[in-house]
Amino acid sequence: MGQHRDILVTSALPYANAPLHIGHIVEYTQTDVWARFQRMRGHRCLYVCASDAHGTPTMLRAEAAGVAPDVLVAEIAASHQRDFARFRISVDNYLTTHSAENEELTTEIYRRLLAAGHITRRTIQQAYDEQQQMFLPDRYVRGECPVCGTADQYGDACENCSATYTPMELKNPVSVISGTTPSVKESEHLFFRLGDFEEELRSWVPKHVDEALVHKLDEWFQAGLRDWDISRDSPYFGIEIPGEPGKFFYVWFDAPIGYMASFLSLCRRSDLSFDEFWGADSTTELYHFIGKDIVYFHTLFWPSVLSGAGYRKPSGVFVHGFLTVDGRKMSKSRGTLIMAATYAEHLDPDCLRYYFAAKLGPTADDFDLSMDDFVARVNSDLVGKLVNIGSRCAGFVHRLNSGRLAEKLPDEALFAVFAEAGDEIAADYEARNYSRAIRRIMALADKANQYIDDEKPWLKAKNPGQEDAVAGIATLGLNLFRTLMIYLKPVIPGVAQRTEAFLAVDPLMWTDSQIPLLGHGIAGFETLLERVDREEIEAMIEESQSSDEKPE
RNA sequence: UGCGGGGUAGAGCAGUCUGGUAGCUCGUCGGGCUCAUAACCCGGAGGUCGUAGGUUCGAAUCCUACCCCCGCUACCA
Repeated sequence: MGQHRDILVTSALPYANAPLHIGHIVEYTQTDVWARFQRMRGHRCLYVCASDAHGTPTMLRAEAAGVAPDVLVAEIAASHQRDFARFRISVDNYLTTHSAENEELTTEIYRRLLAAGHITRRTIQQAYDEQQQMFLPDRYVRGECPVCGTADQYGDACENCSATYTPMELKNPVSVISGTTPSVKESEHLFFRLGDFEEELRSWVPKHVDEALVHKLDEWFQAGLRDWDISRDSPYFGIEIPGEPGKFFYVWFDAPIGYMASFLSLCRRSDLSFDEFWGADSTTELYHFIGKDIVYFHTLFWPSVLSGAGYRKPSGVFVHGFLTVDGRKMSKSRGTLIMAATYAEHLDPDCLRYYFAAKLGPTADDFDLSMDDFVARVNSDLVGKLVNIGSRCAGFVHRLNSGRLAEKLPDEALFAVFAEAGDEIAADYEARNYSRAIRRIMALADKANQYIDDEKPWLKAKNPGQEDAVAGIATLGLNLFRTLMIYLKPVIPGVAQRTEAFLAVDPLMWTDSQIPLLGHGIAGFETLLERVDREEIEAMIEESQSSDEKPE
């Protein structure tokens, strides 16, 4: 199984202006499966996350709601945490970027970058809303495309002709906030000199990012790495820049530092060492799970900031694709924008975890949640095949062997086939090829059901004197079931936990798959997982359509 | 516009790197079983592998062109 590893993983920080939807759950499932797998293998795998608090959107949303931004953030972060718990996302710590730890680290990192000469300043022109007395981010200015004339386009790019430009170039520009025509105002901004790290990045990227994305990042290298604007003018909800009154760090500067901050907060209430994981010479592993929309931040800016400030760089950045629902982008009007909490009220989170895992591969491909497929897949695989093995064997053990597993397996070779599959399945999990792992596991589940069918214990049970044979068959069946559950435990921890109670065993670890459970008393079989009810899906979709929650 | 990903039975997918007349699950049709949450087992039907060319004894797999879908493009987090 290899030597002991110390690993820290993160999921991208959900933005604190809205509750989580099931698209978020894709990423947390991917991260959590991997983290749980590593722990089952005996490694130390810590998992931290946080809510991303800062920026113009939260500021404006709080204003609209008539509350202070930090109050809004605290509320939404609490809802994020509830959803994490519901979906059994096993984070070791959950923070927000509006925290003392994050301010401390962000400030420290800035100071180090400044001292090392990686910060420069320059005056830029920016759209300004006179009525609101604030500078406007590109996305808060709309107008006609200067190239093709399409109306109502964002200030940075045209959806129609894909031209890119600045908000000042738009024809008839309007501030989204006040509806007035913005003026142009100058302001001095601070920039992070990304170009200082070009050489370092060129060698780091190919070794730490999926191959398909390396091509993508090549574009940026070829275009030349530009300085990155990391400051914003007041009013801005964020961390004030030391020595720069009225200026705040751009949200994307302090957001990834939230990973470190969350870990720091964990260190402060445990005996973990911050430097062991983040020091420049750290030998631990650090992986970020992210969506493909934020690749640049995590593969160019973030490693550069870490390096420039004297910290270690990530061991890997794992990128996943986006979720569509019934073949379409998630959208509120179609009822395909399903909030995590809404799902959890109607259906078992393990079912969605299983479905996502069954479709997740190591690449950043998009994938679809088809409701019909979801029902068929979960009911067939999990209930019809997997749980059924336990269900159909348990009775024999209780009726014919007083609830005790036999002392010996009637077919050790079959158990060995299941045990030996563990290495391949582990390799699949390690490589984040969950869909392949699950294909292998389900093929084994079919084999287990075939075995029971071939042996026909229900017929043998009718013949006096065959009690031991029947108990042996059921014992093997239950051991195969147990092995499968070990392999699936990272994906469906809730079902696994109920299985542990049924088998009356300690929490299952990966190596348990190699040794059969014999001569052991088990508990009565109780339903481990309910079938997915179509009516619940309908109810969930209906509720999603009438929900007031907005995704952005 | 550029870049990336995808187009394989009714549905969801694997196979493409390392060419050898197509595979898994669901659904469907027929049979079996009754231990099991209408679960399970056996068998059948169903595909010109996006289109058109090319290389090859042979292509889903390699090459070229094209069509369609999705995503990203630095201030939407």
